[in-house]
Amino acid sequence: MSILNAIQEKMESLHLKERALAEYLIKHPRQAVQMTITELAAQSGSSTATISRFCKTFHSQNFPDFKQKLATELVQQTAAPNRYQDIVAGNPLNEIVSAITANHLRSITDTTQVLDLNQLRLAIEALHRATRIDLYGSATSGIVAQDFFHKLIRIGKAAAAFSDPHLQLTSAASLTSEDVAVGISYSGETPETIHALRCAAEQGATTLSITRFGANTLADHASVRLFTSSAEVGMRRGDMASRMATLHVVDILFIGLVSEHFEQYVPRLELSYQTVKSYTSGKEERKNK
Amino acid sequence: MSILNAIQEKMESLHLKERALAEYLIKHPRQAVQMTITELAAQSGSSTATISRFCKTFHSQNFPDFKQKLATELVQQTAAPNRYQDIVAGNPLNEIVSAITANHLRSITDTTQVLDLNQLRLAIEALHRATRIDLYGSATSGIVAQDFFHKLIRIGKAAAAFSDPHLQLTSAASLTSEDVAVGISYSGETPETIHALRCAAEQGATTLSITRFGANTLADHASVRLFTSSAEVGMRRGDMASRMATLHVVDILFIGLVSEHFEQYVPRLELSYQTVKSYTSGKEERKNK
DNA sequence: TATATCATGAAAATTATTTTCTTATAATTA
DNA sequence: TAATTATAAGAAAATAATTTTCATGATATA
Repeated sequence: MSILNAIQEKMESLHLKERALAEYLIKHPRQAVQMTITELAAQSGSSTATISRFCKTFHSQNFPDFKQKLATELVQQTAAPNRYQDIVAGNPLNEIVSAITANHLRSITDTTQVLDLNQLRLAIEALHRATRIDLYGSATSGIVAQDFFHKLIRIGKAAAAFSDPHLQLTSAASLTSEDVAVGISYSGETPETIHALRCAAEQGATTLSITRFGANTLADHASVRLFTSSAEVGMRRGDMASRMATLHVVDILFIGLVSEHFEQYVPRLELSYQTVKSYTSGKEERKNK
Repeated sequence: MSILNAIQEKMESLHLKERALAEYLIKHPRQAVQMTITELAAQSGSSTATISRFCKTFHSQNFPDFKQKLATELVQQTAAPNRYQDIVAGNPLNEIVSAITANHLRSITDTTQVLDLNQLRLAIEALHRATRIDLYGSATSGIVAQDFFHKLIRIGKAAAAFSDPHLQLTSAASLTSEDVAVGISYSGETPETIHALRCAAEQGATTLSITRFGANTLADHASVRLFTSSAEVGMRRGDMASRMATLHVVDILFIGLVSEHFEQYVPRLELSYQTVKSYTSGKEERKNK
């Protein structure tokens, strides 16, 4: 457990000056790690002796050691905080920025942890062998489907992304056992996507689901299942973190596919890149402002 | 730049004992940050005086300060590796996964660092006041524009996203000084997006660019400029990290907007969420598999 | 009320760090 | 080559930081 948490927990049992010190540490940890013991004594209203003793009760050799442990903790915290944060009113902008950053980082690392390499391998192999690839998703998941679609056509795959429920079904109905259908839905409960994937399965297509971790209907209907982290609680006001997580999975799928069949796909990727570049090369003159 | 890198670079110009110290630091940084200056002097074969002087040439106040900076750096390094990794052939799947994860984490943290809060504030205010919001972007940036569009309509903004060059211009031509045009392009050199944004500017609309960091044409034409980290080198085979970075900026813009005008936007957000839920509630029976 | 316990800070002791001063070595010039 | 200068680098002094000891006073307990 972290030092700051440990301090917070012990707060009740602390004596007068120790508590003053503890409160200062919790309020201004970043300043504290920059101070000498004398400065901290003055700022927190305690004494150097108290501080020195205090440090030893928190598993530190001495004050400098304590400072270093605390500093390390603070860095790690900014790098990967341990809770998703909800949007609240009128926070200062810099706090909003770090909250969103934290959420995104978290959702990516969590998703990586939840990833099943065997399912991933199956998914990659299925995509590689597929004659046609259908991608189904609504709203935000539709965006992800679009993104995947953009990627797949760059390597010459016959892919298509559908957000329209009727088109989804229309396309699904025409799939064969040679084909793959990918259903994307964070909740795993989007009816249209479920219908489409089920229809694809009935035609014999290989079905792949990308949903949040945990039991859900879409995953139930898929033969290969990929999951994202599911910790986005109370974050529905934008479902950004879930989209990041889903894109993360899509990226891994795509790069896995390209990497496993490097000779085949990379030249196409390069070609698509060069072609777009050459056709849109009417490069603007940059004016000096 | 990091301390260890700086030391590595200066290595050539260092004197005998300084070099011995530098080499020790590079070889055993983790041990070094745990030592006192006397211990380090003994271990590295230099003296306390040399170390003290050495620290000051590397932008540290004193030895403890140096130690703390170095320690922080080491933690950050393990938390977020410092280079973007390219896709290569036939890597084991788990390595691909961690490489992509590292790239995404990196691009998000880097983008956060590069973010200018003042420009952000201006952007948010402009979006808030806008009667109409136009979003322009091609290919991957078009996806991001779509995503932003989805977000904005949830809070009742008259927004529209355009990937089609003709439509972009058509819409841009009808903007007024009450409106905002957002040009999204990682390179900042997509001709169609530049044209559209310039056209919008000519109509008196407020123009906002979201591009990679550094001089680029699109940013030149914008009155408010937001940047993403630009370190994606040799990563064109998918431009995933850049898309993550751009989405990150869009998310921050959106949440910033909602948060600054909480009472106005949050009810709409809730309403859109509830409405979608109620209309698509024909929830499937989950079959037990 | 008397006694014991213990938090606390002042000050002493210890330890850590910086600075000064000196020396020896290397570089430069005559 | 010798003389001169510059400077790297450590010893030791000076300073700063930290810990420990010890005295005090407050609080709890008998």
